[in-house]
Amino acid sequence: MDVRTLCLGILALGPASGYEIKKRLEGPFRHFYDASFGSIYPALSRLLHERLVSCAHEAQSNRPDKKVYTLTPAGRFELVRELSAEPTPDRLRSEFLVVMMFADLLPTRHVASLVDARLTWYRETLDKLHDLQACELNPQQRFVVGYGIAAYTAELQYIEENRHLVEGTALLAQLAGGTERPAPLAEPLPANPAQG
Amino acid sequence: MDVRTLCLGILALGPASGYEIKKRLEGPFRHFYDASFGSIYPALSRLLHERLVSCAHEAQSNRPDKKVYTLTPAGRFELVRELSAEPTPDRLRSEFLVVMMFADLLPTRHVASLVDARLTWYRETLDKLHDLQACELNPQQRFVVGYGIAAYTAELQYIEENRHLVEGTALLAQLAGGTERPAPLAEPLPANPAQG
DNA sequence: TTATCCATGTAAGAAGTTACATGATTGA
DNA sequence: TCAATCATGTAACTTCTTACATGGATAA
Repeated sequence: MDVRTLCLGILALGPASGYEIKKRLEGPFRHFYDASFGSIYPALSRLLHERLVSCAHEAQSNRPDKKVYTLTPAGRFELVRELSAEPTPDRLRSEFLVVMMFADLLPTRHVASLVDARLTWYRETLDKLHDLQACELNPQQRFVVGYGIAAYTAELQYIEENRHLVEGTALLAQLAGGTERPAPLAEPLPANPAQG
Repeated sequence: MDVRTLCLGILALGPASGYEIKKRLEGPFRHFYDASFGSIYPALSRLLHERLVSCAHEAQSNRPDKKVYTLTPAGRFELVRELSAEPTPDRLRSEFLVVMMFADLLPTRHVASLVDARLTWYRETLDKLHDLQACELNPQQRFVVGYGIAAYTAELQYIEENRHLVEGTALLAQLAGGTERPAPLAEPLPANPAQG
């Protein structure tokens, strides 16, 4: 499965231009697939050449023609064929988690600010997903949006409850006598000196 | 961040050969990063050339020499430098979720078998992560393993509770008068005929 | 006056995968 | 006898991103 298939899928929900496809990918899809213009436009050209989509030109003043693509019957057939293949395993690439893995090499306050930024990102993304959920969605769309909400909510809560593991307070708490109070975040702990 | 940085990180945990680096990526890293031999070996060559790692040859009978790489002080410095950069946003690519998004185009029994396979995968992966948790891990490793467990547990539960949204039983339940009994999975519903 | 939205497209390059090449050992 | 494990490496290929090219309208 590639961007080409993804375009077929988006077009199965209704005609759209390349620009609009990109925008729609930022809706319910955003948390599990993305694509840039540089991959969408060539994919649409190819689909047109394969006659899997048709194209209507809408003239616009002072702008390039808007090209509205529509799925053809052959395109719908091809989409079903692609969707019938065994899905490959999910692939997640998270630089955040890599950095957390080696958080002991970084100043605690830097790690804390990365964690804060991550939590903010989760809250903003969850807001957007909740907004989406309020729209009229078909059951499949509700499924994938709900999936995103479930996953992000769990991740947010986990990080809130376990950030001490990467912020060096676990060791400090042990040394101090093992209280379970969360350490105040603003406390200017000395950074781990780079030991290399 | 790329495979090169990832190799530096793995080597920060102790010397290893290219083969062993690949194996270690299948441990606590597996749920948020992966790399093939075809990217690891060239990365190590480059790191050696840059003097960020050193290499000891262990002769082996009837096998290519095992090349054990060790992080140099310059390598550790470079790792810290890379980790200090702003992490790019997570990138998830899930063909499973794309297929679920268009589940109405596929036979219900096919969707059900994909969902079952997914649930099995979650249970197996969670077992492995729980095994990892039982090992001696540093706090950062406990953080990322726990993160994986939290995320996958939530996703597993969500799918168990909401699979009806993609298995076509929502509509059937409405037509039948809104019972909440799960419909029998084996029921041979006709696929949506391609309406093109 | 600066940035963002709209709107399409190309070209160069990065980054990684897959397949291939080699080959003994071990377990099913 | 067949597959997997151990062990390294190259080359061709795929796929996608980034930067560029164009340019008016609109909002801060």
